[in-house]
Amino acid sequence: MNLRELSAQLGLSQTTVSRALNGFPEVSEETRARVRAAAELHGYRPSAAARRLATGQSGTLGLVFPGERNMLGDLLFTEFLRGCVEKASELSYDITLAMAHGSQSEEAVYRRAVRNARVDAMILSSPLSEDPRPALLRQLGMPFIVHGRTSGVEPIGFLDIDNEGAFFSAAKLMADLGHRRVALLNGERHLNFAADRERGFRQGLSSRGVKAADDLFVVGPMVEQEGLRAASGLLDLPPAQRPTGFVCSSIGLALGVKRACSKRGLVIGRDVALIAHDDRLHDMGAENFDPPLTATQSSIGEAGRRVVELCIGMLRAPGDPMPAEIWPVDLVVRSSTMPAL
Amino acid sequence: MNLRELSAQLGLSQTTVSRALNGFPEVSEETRARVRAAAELHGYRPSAAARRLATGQSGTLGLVFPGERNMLGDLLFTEFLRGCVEKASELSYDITLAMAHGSQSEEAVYRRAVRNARVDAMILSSPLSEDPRPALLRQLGMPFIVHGRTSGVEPIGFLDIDNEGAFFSAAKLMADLGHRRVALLNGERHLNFAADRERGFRQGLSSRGVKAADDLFVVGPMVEQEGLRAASGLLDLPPAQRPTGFVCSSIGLALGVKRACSKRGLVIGRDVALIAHDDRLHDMGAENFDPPLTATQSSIGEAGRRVVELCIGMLRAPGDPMPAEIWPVDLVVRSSTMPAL
DNA sequence: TTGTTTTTCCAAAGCGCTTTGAATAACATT
DNA sequence: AATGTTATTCAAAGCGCTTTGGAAAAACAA
Repeated sequence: MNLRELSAQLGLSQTTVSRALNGFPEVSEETRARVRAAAELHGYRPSAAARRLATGQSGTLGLVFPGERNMLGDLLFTEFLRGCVEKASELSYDITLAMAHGSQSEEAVYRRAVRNARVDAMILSSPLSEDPRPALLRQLGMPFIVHGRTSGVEPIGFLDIDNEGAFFSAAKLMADLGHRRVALLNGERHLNFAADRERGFRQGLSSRGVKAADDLFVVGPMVEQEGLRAASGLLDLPPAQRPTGFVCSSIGLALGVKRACSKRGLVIGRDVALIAHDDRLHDMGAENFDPPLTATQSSIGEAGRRVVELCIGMLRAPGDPMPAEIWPVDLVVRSSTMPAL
Repeated sequence: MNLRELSAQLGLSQTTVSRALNGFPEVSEETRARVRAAAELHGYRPSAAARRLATGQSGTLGLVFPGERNMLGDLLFTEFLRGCVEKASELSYDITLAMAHGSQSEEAVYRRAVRNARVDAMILSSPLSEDPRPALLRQLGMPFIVHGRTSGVEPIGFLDIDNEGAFFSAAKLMADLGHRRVALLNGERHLNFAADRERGFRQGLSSRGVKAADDLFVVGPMVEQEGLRAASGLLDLPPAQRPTGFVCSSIGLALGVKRACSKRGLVIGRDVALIAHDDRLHDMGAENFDPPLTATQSSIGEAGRRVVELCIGMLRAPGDPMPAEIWPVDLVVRSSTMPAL
């Protein structure tokens, strides 16, 4: 059943039926009700393709698969994606995925997506500190929202968590508990969030007069394996240089730290203090850690949901200033932290 | 630049230009070349929306987020999805995702996708043994391909790996090596692949005259945690009942088994034999295990790529019989298996 | 030369919706 | 009664592509 048939059934014009269904004001409530009932009765659904053609809007948001593949990255992306899809579905939008393949550069992927006009806007995830994509999309005239932040002169719509503030708090807590040698296990520095976290961490320590030792900063893949490796190295330092506290950029890293401690007969929350950032991944919650983990936490799935809202909001009100949301991050104190000594 | 403008430029009709670009035979190679050059020059890209409306095809494949969320499931899904997106992109198709949300049942999701005619076909992943979705999609007239198998009377297009054969081989190898008590750590039985694997495993043992002991079958989430738990229980059995070999449905489970062994001073490949199924997830390869793991292996990403091919093939040749592919699974022997005693 | 087939191209009719510009009906104001 | 307002409804023009049914031109055969 299409619009023409439905209007014929009702003895109304397509215009009126279309307007009735789309909530325009210039149609009487009586006819609107009649139209709605008939549409419901006949199971009428407007054709997405026709609407697209008529409006120029596709009702679709695009997302690009991150180039680097690793376990944590995939997990984070999936959770973020899940949030996006969930919210998009609520708002009757579709999410389509793209990815660079073979010889095709990532740039080509964006170009293709834009040219074919298959999406109304794009969502950029896990941006680098110096990310070329925003400039490219801007130039191509494709609206977008960034999840995370990146350096760019122009106003860019984004949603990010307060990574700097979170790690400031974590470092400060460590310092307040008397820890003087605190290690930071973090992601690679070219990832913008990792840089933010390091900055916050350093400031958190120095705000309490503790100075950060360069050998206590380790960057790498944010997985258990790496946490184990890094922590093992640090715990084998001579006592005077050995850290008494660890701050980790992921629960995975924290797991590694715990194993390194276990091997040496050290107990988290008694001999070693531990704080990790918790992205609220399913079945990797800080509260299920043993012992329950003091953590900075922020749901990446929730962020996905919100990014979609921002994206659609931007499309509906093109004139509005770009959204720029920075979510505060809770520091939840559990049993993995204790005073030094 | 749209078709009308382009044809005007060329002094040709829209018909001819359209046909030239889409490779129809009734246009001379000379004009075709001329048209192609002009299209290239002006950066002409046909509007996806218009084509959709005209052809009734959306150039889009749908995929539904699995309902259950767990780490391994997400990892597998992501890798599968990556394969799908990659191949779809090569073939100029889009992948859009849907998911059940809030009060909306999964059924409603499919109904919505179908009614809105936003996708040409759907891909079903991780089917249950008794899965209602194929019947639903069939009834709604939506073409689909299943990744995995499910019981259904009608012919259903699917791609699956030979789970039964793989675990048959694994069990047989164990038996041939002299193991008489071999445990199977598997996924929940309502998952079709888990049932297939159990069947193959049992037959593999009995083909060598070894009879399976019920207490050596453990089902649950296929993650490290669970592997550790299950293996710990089994290794603490009295010597006569204790398994000397383990077959695991995932590398994650194998990791857990290894940790359970380590705690008891047992060494994989010396005291305990271990075989696992390897889905070729990025950075979870059996060859990187310590020790390198004897494994049945099959790339789930590759399966994603192939499923998309099958799907599109089905759309292009609607009359053809449904594809039904079962991939053989390699059993690669490495150092985690040794003769019993 | 004429008839027939093949090749090459085109005009026009959709696909199903939104939206513009007007027409009509109903009501209120002088 | 004439005029202005407001509330409803409609006819028709796209949106940019594919595809049908010819027609013109070219190639071939009789």
